Amino acid sequence: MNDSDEGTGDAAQAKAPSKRKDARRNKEALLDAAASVFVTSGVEAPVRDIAAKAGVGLGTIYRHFPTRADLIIAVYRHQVDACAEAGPALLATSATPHAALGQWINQFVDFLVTKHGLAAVLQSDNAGFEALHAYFLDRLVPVCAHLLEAAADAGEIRSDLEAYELMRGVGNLCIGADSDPDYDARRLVELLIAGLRRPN
Amino acid sequence: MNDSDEGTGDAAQAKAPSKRKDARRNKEALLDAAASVFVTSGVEAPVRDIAAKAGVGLGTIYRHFPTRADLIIAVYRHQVDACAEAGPALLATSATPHAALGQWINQFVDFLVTKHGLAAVLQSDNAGFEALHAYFLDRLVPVCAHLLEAAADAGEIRSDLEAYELMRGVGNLCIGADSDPDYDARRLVELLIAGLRRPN
DNA sequence: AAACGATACGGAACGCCGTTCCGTTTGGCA
DNA sequence: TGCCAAACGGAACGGCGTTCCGTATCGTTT
Repeated sequence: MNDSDEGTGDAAQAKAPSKRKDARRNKEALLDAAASVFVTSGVEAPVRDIAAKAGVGLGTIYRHFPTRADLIIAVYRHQVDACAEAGPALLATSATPHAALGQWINQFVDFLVTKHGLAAVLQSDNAGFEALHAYFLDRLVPVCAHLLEAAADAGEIRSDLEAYELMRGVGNLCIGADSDPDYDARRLVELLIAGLRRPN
Repeated sequence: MNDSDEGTGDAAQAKAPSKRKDARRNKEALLDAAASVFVTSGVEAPVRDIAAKAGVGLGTIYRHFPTRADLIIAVYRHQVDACAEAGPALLATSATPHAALGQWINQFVDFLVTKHGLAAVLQSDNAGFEALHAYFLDRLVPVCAHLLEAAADAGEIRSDLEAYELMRGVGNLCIGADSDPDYDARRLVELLIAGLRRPN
């Protein structure tokens, strides 16, 4: 899981690993530093903090990750991919498609809620985060659509909601769930999923 | 509805209207300018834009509205108050408490969704917006609690959700609803309210 | 081993933003 | 009319993201 796994060629087309050792080392250091800073200061921590923690200049950070979103994507790519891959698996092992959907959404919520400020940045319309938004959507919306369709086919839920809207809604509900002990995003998401049930 | 109605003494304690004509005029101009800029550029428009539109210096804007949140509150106070007052009225005229709750929430969502960026700023944990958050909560949570309780007493909904959480959830769902034609916050909020129904 | 280009580095500098501060102006009253 | 509290405007500050470019380093080639 090291090497920031360049070369899957899946979402952002793979760049060949740099020829130079220092470049590779710095990229690693930046990923580690970013992950650590994101945990303590949140995803919106100043770029300078990350550069400092990595022992690297500002130019370096921008050369490796042209936009802040690229850095965030790189840090969380594995977890997003894992979440995407969990979808079909859950469908296979759960009692009903609706149950699978619920568990999958729960997993996603757990992920978002534990990443300080990620949900907020994900929906932020500040220019520069479209790439982040797009990456999450590209990976997760198809999975969600699949689960949704399965549940709809089974007659468990209404079929008039797009996967995109559901994902956005869930993401929105997770905003601020950290940093406010009185707000339980999980419960609200459960309510939302419950509201999806076909009014038998 | 002019004069920024200072003196209700309700939420932010009333300051006596300034003795000086220019001060009153500038405050008016700022409120008008802010309202207009908020419509075109959103609630996060640069302070300088508002000052310029009002034909006023930066110092002036900060003297009248010590924090950005104060300005936003002043601009939207009437509408928030109107929303708060609509709660009991709806309860009196609706068929059931749950219907009243639904209509009231709809009204709130309509308000939020039509104010470019308001929902986002409302949940933003950037220091300086707590006052805004607090104002909305102070005015609306009690109303929401009242409606919720009525519906719970009537046995229409589960009773294990705090009004605060519901308001936050609804506010969150409204984030980004402007600026994305593929995301319909209203529908998701309806789903949420539907999920509230007692699983008869 | 030495020299050389490509590659990457670091951080000063720029522009934008919110906010503060203070010298200047003005309104209202004596 | 003269005075001064009140209010004004905008320069200045600090923090941020991002760009730019002179400098240092790596890996190769001779």
